[in-house]
Amino acid sequence: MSHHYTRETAAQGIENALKLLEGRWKLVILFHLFGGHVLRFSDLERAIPGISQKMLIQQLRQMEKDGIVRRIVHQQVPPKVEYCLTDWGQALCPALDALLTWSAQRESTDVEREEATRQD
Amino acid sequence: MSHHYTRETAAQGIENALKLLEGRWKLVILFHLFGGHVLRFSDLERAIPGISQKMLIQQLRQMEKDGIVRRIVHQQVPPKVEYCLTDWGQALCPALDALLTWSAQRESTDVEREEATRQD
DNA sequence: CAGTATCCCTGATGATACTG
DNA sequence: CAGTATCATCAGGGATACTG
Repeated sequence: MSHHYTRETAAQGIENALKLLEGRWKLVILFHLFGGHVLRFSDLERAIPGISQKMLIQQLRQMEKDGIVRRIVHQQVPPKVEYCLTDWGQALCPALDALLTWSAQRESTDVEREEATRQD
Repeated sequence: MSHHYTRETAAQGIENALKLLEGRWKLVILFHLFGGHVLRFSDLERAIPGISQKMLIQQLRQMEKDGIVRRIVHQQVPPKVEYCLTDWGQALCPALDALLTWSAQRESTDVEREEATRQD
């Protein structure tokens, strides 16, 4: 990329990106949809213990509005609505992976000598 | 290391990582410290318009506790305290870059077209 | 200079009940 | 089945004043 970010715009760009992921349940939902899964509202409800219908629909709607999740309404009775990721939503994988990698690096740096003594 | 993450542990791992970055001012502070910069409390205060002393110290302390920021106290009067990133804090760069890249990809995917065609 | 100490307020979340 | 509608709670953050 030929983009050049100043300190300010980079910080803002990432803030905006993070804002899309903030929310008590978004990541959990995301991980249930990764890999091309198409799930009904009730599937997600059952798959995510502790979530309320209000929060489930709220987080889904936000991510839909943000272009991360796609909502598919089947015109029938009783209602059938499915959710899956957009291409862009699916494209989150590398970024989340980088975060996980960073998280895992904690052990190999000298940040925390006293805690988390794991096996080699 | 041969990590294999289940859907649940991966979601949780990333949630934990994100939690370390959440906070109204953390990213801004981070970006002022990236590149090995060592800044005094008052430097940061001046560099970040709109931040209060309370929030500045709060966010710094949290990141220090989390092993992202290092606090260096010089024993002298008047006080002199400097802040910089730990190695692990500096290692955030690739992850944040990945997020920025994802953010920029929004245009090249067909998210916008999908937004237009919400109904079935 | 580098912080503490208070008070206040809003937005995100949770609990619960209702509906086309 | 797939949502709405209300009400209650609580932590994050802002404003302001004080201090070793």
